[in-house]
Amino acid sequence: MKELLYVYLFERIKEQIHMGVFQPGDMLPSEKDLSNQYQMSRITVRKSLSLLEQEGYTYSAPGKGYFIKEPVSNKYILDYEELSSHDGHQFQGKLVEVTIDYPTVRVMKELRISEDHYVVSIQRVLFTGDTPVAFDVKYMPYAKGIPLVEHEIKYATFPELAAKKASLFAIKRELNVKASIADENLAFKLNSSVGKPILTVGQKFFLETNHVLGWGETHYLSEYFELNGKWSFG
Amino acid sequence: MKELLYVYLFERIKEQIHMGVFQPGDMLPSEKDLSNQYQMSRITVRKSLSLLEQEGYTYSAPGKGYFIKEPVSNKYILDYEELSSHDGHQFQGKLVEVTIDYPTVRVMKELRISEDHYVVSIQRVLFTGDTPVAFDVKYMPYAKGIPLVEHEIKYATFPELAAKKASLFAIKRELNVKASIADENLAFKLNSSVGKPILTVGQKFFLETNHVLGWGETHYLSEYFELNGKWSFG
DNA sequence: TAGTGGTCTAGACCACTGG
DNA sequence: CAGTGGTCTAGACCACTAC
Repeated sequence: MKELLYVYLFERIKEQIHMGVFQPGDMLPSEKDLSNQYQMSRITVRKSLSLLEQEGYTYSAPGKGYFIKEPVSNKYILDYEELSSHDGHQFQGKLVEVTIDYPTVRVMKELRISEDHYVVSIQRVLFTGDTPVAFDVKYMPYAKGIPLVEHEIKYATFPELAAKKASLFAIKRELNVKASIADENLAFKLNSSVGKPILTVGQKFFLETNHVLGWGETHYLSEYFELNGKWSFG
Repeated sequence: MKELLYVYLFERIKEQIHMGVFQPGDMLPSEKDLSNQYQMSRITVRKSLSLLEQEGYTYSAPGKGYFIKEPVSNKYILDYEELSSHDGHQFQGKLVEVTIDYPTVRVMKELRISEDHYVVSIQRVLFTGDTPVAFDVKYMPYAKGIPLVEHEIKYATFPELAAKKASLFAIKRELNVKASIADENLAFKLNSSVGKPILTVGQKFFLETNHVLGWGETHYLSEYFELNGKWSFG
C-alpha cells in the first residue's frame, strides 16, 4: 500500500493537531518551509493544506499564514426523508385525501401566497406493516403539471412532487422539528389515543427567489420514530 | 469586480446544471476539451471541477470522466448547542444536583462501562429569564481531572467538561431527538404540568476508540424550543 | 522590504477505462 | 490502443501583511 505524497503530509499534520503539538490559534509552518522540510513541491503542500481546511482543521489568512481553528462546532448532519425511519426501514404510505382549495392563514404564511391562490393538499398515513406510524400533510401552490393521479402521488417523494418544473438542483430546503401531543383528530387518524407524544417534522422546499414550492409536516407517534444526527466538523 | 478564472468556469458549468443543459448521469466535457474551449490551463480547469465536486454537483470516474450526480440528498445541517435556542438566545443554567454514584442500567449502556465504575452526574435547569425551559442531565465516567466545583460546571459546555483529557479535535458526537411527555418529576422541576409535550435531545461524546466521554439528555418544554435544519447538498 | 498565501501556466508520468 | 482523470514538478506574478 503506497501512500500519496499529499495524503502523507495531510496525515502527519492532522496527527500533530490531534496530539496537541499544534493548538488552536497556532500558525502552521509556511508552505515554503513545509515544502523544504518534507521535500515536496509547493503545489503538493498546498493540496495537503487545502485538505486540512476542507476537514475543518485550519483556515488560511492571506499574507499571514495557516492557522489552527477552534474545534468547537455544534453542527450535526441529519439524514431525513419522510418515508424512511432512522434505521432505513421504509414506511408504506396510504392516501387519505387530496384537495384543491383556498389556503388557511398558516398555509398562506408558509407558502408565501395570497388568499386567492389555490392550494393542493395531500394527506397520507404512513404505516409499518399494519401499524399506523405517522400522519403526513403536504401543501403546494396549485399549478399545472402537479400530478393529481393517485398512483403518482402515492409513490412520489416530496421533492419530486414539488419540482415538476424546477430543476432539482435549484431547490433549497428547510427543516423544523418540534414536539407536541396528539389531539382528537390525530389520535383518530393514527388509531392511537389523545395525549400521546408526537414528533412533528416540517419541511419546506423553495427556490433562490424565495418562491415556495411546497411545505409539509409529518406527525410521528414518538414510540415509532426518532431522529439521529452525526457529528460534522466545520 | 474582477472574476477569477476558475470561479468563472465553475459558475458557467453550475449554471448549465441548474438550467438542465447537463442532466444527472450526463458526462461533462473532458478536462482537455474544457481547457481548449475556455482557453485556460488544465490545472485551472481541474480547480473548477473540484469545486463542483465539493459542492455536490458532480463526481469523477478515473479513466472515464466527470458525471453529474443525482441531486436527491436528504441531508440537513443542524446547529445544536444545549445552552442556545434556535434564534441564538442563550439559556441560563442553574445547577440542581451533582452526584457521584454507580450507574443505572441505562447509563451503563450509554457510557459503555461496567456497574462498578463510578459515574458523575450533573443536573441543571435551563432558564430564559425566570421561566424554566428545560431540564438537563449529563453523565460522565468518573475520572480525575473532571471539575466538580460549582462555578466550573455552571459555565462549562459539555464538550469542555467531557474533554479535560482528550484533544477536542479527537472527539466525535452523536445526536438523538425524540418526543415525550412530562412525567411528575419533570413537571415539578420545570414548574409545569404532567402531560406537556417535551422535546428530548440526547448527545453523546466519544473517541475513535469508542471510549465514551459523556452522555446527556436535555428535555425541553416544546413551547420554548424547536430545532431547525438547513439544507445541504452532498 | 521580505515573507505569505492565491492564482495561473506548461509539461511530465501514471493507472485506469473502453473498444 | 487512445483517451481520461490523478499526481507531481518547476516557475512566474500578484495582493496582502507586517515591520
